[in-house]
Amino acid sequence: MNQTKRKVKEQFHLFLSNKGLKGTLQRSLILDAFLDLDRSTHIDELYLILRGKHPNIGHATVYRALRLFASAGIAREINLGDGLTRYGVAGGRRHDYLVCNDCGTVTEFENGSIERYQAEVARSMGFTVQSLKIELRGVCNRCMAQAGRHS
Amino acid sequence: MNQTKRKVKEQFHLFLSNKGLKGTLQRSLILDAFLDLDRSTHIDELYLILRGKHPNIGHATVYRALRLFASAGIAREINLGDGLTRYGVAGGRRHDYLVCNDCGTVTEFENGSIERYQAEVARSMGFTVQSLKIELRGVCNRCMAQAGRHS
DNA sequence: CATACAATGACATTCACTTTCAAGCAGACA
DNA sequence: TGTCTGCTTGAAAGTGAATGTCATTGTATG
Repeated sequence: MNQTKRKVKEQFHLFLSNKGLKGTLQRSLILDAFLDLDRSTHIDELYLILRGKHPNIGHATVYRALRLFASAGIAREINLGDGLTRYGVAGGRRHDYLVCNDCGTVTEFENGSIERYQAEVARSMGFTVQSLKIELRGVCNRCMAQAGRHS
Repeated sequence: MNQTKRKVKEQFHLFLSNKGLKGTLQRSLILDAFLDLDRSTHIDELYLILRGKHPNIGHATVYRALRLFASAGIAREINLGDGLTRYGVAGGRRHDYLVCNDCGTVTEFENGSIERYQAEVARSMGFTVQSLKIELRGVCNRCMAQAGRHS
């Protein structure tokens, strides 16, 4: 277990005791799987990974755990409008997404200058900005390379 | 019936005959309601308006019609990740949204310079951009004014 | 320990949306 | 105009993601 992971787990335990909630085997397993994956994912992916090792883990528990991680500031909800709620590890405040239309991978990045400019445009329309999301869809370099190989 | 509306309806009839599809009373009613509304909306809003005049119109028919309008290039799907699919009239290629967290209104605008810059950033990450969506959430000036009045 | 009460998991439910299917209707062609 | 093909419709049933229910289990704390 690396340093970052240990720190996150500490943070989570602190959150639990502050709220009078309890640490359980399931939550620990789900948090491990989530952190080990180290990329944004949707719940069924985690669920399948976990079922491989622990067949008795429940669907609803994974949903509940991820929502809990989000409210603890460990995970960030990502909603790309495809009907699935994804979660990413909440380091920093990235809200710019590159979504590959081929493989579905979601890459996150942050670009402060665009956001500042965009927010200013909104203000000029009399709009008070609270949050911002930029979503770029296309083809990632990996899929592009594969497509090249086929032709 | 104004000029723009007539033009859109012509475009739709052309689309239908090209595809071997049929013009029906329902499709005409739904298209009228959609164009008359003149702002992005979700299906239930249209459905309720239509039910007022024509009680026999079906839920599924409205869904089907809007999908049809989208594939005819008349409507544009807007997916803001709140679980509702909205539709806007497809004039131009706007894909920047101001969503009011208070009243839920969706205002669309376009900002070419941001998009060009953003696409360039993506390319530098080896990503080929196909489409772009910018979503700003906050409070619109109307709601802001009302909030001011209360305090 | 013992006890209170949070958490779990199987199941049912919700919510937006889609599909099914029998009946109806549009449009082409004679 | 009549007929006939097959697209459309509407009610109801079905999907699929996510959440609620509830009896049972497990955990932290006294």
